Amino acid sequence: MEEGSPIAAGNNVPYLFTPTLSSTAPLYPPLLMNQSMQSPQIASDMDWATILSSTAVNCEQKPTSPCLSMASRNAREGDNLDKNKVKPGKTKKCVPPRIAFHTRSTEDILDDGYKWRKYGQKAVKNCAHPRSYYRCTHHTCNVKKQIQRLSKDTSIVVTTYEGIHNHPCEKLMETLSPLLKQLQFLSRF
DNA sequence: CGATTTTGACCAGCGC
DNA sequence: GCGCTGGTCAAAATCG
Repeated sequence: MEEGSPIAAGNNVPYLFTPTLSSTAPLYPPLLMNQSMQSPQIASDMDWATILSSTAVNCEQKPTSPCLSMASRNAREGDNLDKNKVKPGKTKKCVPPRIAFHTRSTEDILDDGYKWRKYGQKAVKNCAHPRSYYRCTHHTCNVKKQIQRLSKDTSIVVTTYEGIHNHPCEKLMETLSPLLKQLQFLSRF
């Protein structure tokens, strides 16, 4: 992997830059950038729809998918396959859709409204900062994210999301529900 | 005491 | 085939 590139992001993975933020600032509004762009551009609603819909389409949860061929994954899916019985090599490597956010922040963990549980941390080659692996704590949700600081600019945190949440964001709902109630009340007049 | 984090071990993919 | 690397597991430690 090229040093300084979004972590584990494939060539077609859009990655989103956020302007300088305080440690507690949300990730929005993001700037969208891909390999074909010279500079980041503000992500429009259309961009978001495209990104999220393509993610949703490619992220269909199929327990029997080749993506989940690893023994450990089979075990997690409730499949009691013996680890030694899994035949390696023949399954095509699956690159799940990912979105990477570049955020300038002093904090590694940015509050995106969802609840995450850390399941691993790894030292990455050519990078002074380790990469942390998180999983959404919602029992039916299989979304993962990786957090790592850029080696070139340690003030930038790269957050890579894999998959899409199949449940509402708790914090977002908390914020929106009074507004929705107010709208419902006003719409009566 | 349950939830979460830490951390060493294990495994698969990839390049040589 | 072998070694390197990234991703995940799972037991132990820590936290609230």
